[in-house]
Amino acid sequence: MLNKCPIDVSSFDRRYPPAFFEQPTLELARQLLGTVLVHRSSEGITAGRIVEVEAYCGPEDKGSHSYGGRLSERNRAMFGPKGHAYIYLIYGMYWCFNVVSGPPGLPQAVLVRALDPVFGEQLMRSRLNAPHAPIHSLCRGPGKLCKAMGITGALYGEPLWGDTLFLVPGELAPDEEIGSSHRINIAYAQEYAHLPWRLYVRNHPAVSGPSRLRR
DNA sequence: CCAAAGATCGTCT
DNA sequence: GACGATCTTTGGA
Repeated sequence: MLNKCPIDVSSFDRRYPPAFFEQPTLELARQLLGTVLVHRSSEGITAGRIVEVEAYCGPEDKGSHSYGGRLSERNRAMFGPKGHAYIYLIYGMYWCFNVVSGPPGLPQAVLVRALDPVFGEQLMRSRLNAPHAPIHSLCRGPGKLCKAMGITGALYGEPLWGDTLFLVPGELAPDEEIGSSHRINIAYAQEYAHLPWRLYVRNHPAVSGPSRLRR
């Protein structure tokens, strides 16, 4: 994959500063499309370009873990500084990674749902135990991307401009269009369940979900 | 391609 | 004690 890598490893020392996260959550979600998430772990470096996200706009958002403004041990990172990692375990098995966002004092976040792998393909395959899967399937879905990237609760609350887990600036290509849909698996969120707060790169092979939700 | 079902455990009631 | 911001496997169209 090295010869197909769209960005050079030497660019991995660039990253968004804290000021980048000072924007409304839906705009931040939009801006995160095309940026590259990098994890430097003891096992090696993995990186992927963000192609699918969901905005969670608490405390009003009935789909958010911060709905109602209730602080808990799990969601406390959402109440903290923007640009840090909010990571949680879902269904007892899979970690999910979010970027903390929101106006001052409001617990909001952007869930990263899919990456286009750009570095560390073999390490991703090893972590997933998927030696022959299509490359675009390696980080397709919020749980899978965390497994492939080696992201766990050990990184809970980490700032995203450090040396371990960070974001490298990146843009969408001129021919890449943004699509939107309702968010996945939050039918319980009532009037918030249908809002178009899931954003993705249209027709990108690494985006998760059924085909009608990728066009 | 799509739908159904099972796995599995921290969190909150 | 119930339920997930999920994924894999299985089986059918």
